Amino acid sequence: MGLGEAANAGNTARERILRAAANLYARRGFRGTSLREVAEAAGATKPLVLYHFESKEKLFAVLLREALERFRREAAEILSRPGSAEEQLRELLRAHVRQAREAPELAAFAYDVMSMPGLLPLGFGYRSEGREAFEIYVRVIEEGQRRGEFREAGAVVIAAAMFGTLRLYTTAVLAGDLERIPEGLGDDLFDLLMKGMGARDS
Amino acid sequence: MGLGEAANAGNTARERILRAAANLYARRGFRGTSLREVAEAAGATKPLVLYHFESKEKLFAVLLREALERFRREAAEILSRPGSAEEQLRELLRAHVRQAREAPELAAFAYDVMSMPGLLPLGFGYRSEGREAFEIYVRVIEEGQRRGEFREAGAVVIAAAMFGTLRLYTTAVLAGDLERIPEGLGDDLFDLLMKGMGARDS
DNA sequence: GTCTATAATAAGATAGAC
DNA sequence: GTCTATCTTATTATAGAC
Repeated sequence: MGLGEAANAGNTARERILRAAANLYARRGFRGTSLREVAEAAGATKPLVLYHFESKEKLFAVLLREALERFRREAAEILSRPGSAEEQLRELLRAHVRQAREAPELAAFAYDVMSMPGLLPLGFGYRSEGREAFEIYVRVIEEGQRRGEFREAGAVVIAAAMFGTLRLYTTAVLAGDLERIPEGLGDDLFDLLMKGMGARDS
Repeated sequence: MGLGEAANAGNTARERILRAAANLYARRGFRGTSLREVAEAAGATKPLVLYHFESKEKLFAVLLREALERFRREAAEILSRPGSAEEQLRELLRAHVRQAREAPELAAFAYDVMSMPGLLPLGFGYRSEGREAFEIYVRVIEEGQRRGEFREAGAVVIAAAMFGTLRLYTTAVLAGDLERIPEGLGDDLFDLLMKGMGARDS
């Protein structure tokens, strides 16, 4: 199950459907995407989509699980390595920016789940999962403050700035709006939030 | 036309429909909201909705115009007053945080238009309008840098952090997730971005 | 302005042949 | 696994009475 079979991924109908669905769900939302559109984009038929995934919601659930796990696996890996909170936070931003660039559909998925549950089908447990993902950032920041690496500013506001910027970035990638966004967004954002935009000290 | 009749607003069927539609569109997206849902939420019937607004898209367009104008009018008013870029930027954030708190449906609307056009109906000119709204922030920042009030950091990244945080905030307000978000988000965010989160100077 | 009734189309999903 | 044909329900929208 899932997207992660790696071997012979990409040419089976099941894989084509998953990729097409991720693209459409990320761009137009779950409610805004029909099975017909998914099937057409995948070069398949509606009944074939339903044969592989049973229902529109279950297809969504498979993608949702994959997207959230991608986000969290990357975070868990970084946080498992020893290092300062500053290093970890910088790596988190780098990694999530890279994910947004490499697989914008899945990244957009994850951010939507975390912040716009109303756009998604009801009846999952994703609401709390989304919050957990946000809390990853909050916790690293709070840990850094405890260690004295960061000054005492609202950790939730800092996390929101990072998270919100990442989310905005995924939508920009999906929309093709990349001209003005710098390559090293992760580092730039981190440096901005560390040093501030103020001239010298006002 | 529009939402802004002020006098006797709020009790006519037209007003009830507009308010119900803004709420639903903001929460579930344009594609994810049916006319039946709008009618029910407004205590009206489908044909009555269509009598007042001709089509689902035109109802959306009325709300869209109102939401974007709210955002821009507030910005234009602040930018018309003389003052440092620092003061103006702080006021912009304050004002848009207040809008998000007072009328989250319309604020969410505006941010969605600016950043997630794929969720909305095709065939408007809103794409460029959304970018213009984002550019308001970019320009104030660049002006501040020219004046030496801000140091030379990527203005787009700074604007994205502000904009992304505001957007995240509107979704939090809509979702009822307000416990952890500080009252003075605008000021907190501005101070964070001015001074940075770093301890002293690392 | 507001309703009931209804049309035309598209949705998610199933049956059953191959 | 994949298809055609079909069912049920929901969608946007219109006609016409009041």
